[in-house]
Amino acid sequence: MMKLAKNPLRSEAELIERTQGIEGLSFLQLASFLGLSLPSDPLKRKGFIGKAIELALGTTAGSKSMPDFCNLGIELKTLPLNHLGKPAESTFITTIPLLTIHHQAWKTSHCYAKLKRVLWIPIEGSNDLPFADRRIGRGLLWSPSKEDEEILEKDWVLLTSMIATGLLQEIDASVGEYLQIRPKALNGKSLCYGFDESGGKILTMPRGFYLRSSFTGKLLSGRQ
DNA sequence: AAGTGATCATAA
DNA sequence: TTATGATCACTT
Repeated sequence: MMKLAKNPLRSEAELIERTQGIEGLSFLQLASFLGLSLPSDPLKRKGFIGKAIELALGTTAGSKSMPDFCNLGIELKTLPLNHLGKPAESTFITTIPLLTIHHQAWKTSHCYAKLKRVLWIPIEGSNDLPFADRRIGRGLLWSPSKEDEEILEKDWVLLTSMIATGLLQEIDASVGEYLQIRPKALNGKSLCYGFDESGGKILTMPRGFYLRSSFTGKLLSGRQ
């Protein structure tokens, strides 16, 4: 039976234990345990289960730019799967401070901090299933392999150097093997500052790093 | 069906 | 506006 997580986690083992406590629950069951009601409007459900699972597992980062379980350095991500058991969506990692990203290095980047250790929670993501009936799968505590890390770093270095040198407008979602950059905004009218080719500031769309679903699919099928 | 661009909700 | 949580919707 699931318990509400109120105390900070002390170990990965404890996190796994809590994760097992929500495995197999439907979205409706999880919401009931938490005393929440499910949003009826599909457009208002985005992120709902992610937040609910955070509540259930007791994350500590809040809205800070840190992994969800701060003291353990673990990031929590839900991973919606389609009817074939493959990721239905890319995975958002972090927003990109376009004017200051060049001050970061891969190993000290926000992106790496969130990718070096991830608790993946697969969830049923097919729109054929009623939202309330979709279930939570078995969590996977994961770190990138050496090969994964090399490719992630290569992507990150390429993408951030394009941002820093004013090639923002050349970046679309097709750039990057595992990582990609896509808009991350309230809507098309949202703007923030970035650099142009001559180092001047331009108004542009806020962006974020995402993991391609081909990559998350690979990591998921690699579990034992 | 997959990939890319656009958008929804909420807190501080 | 920033961050958090993502999925929707259109194009290919």
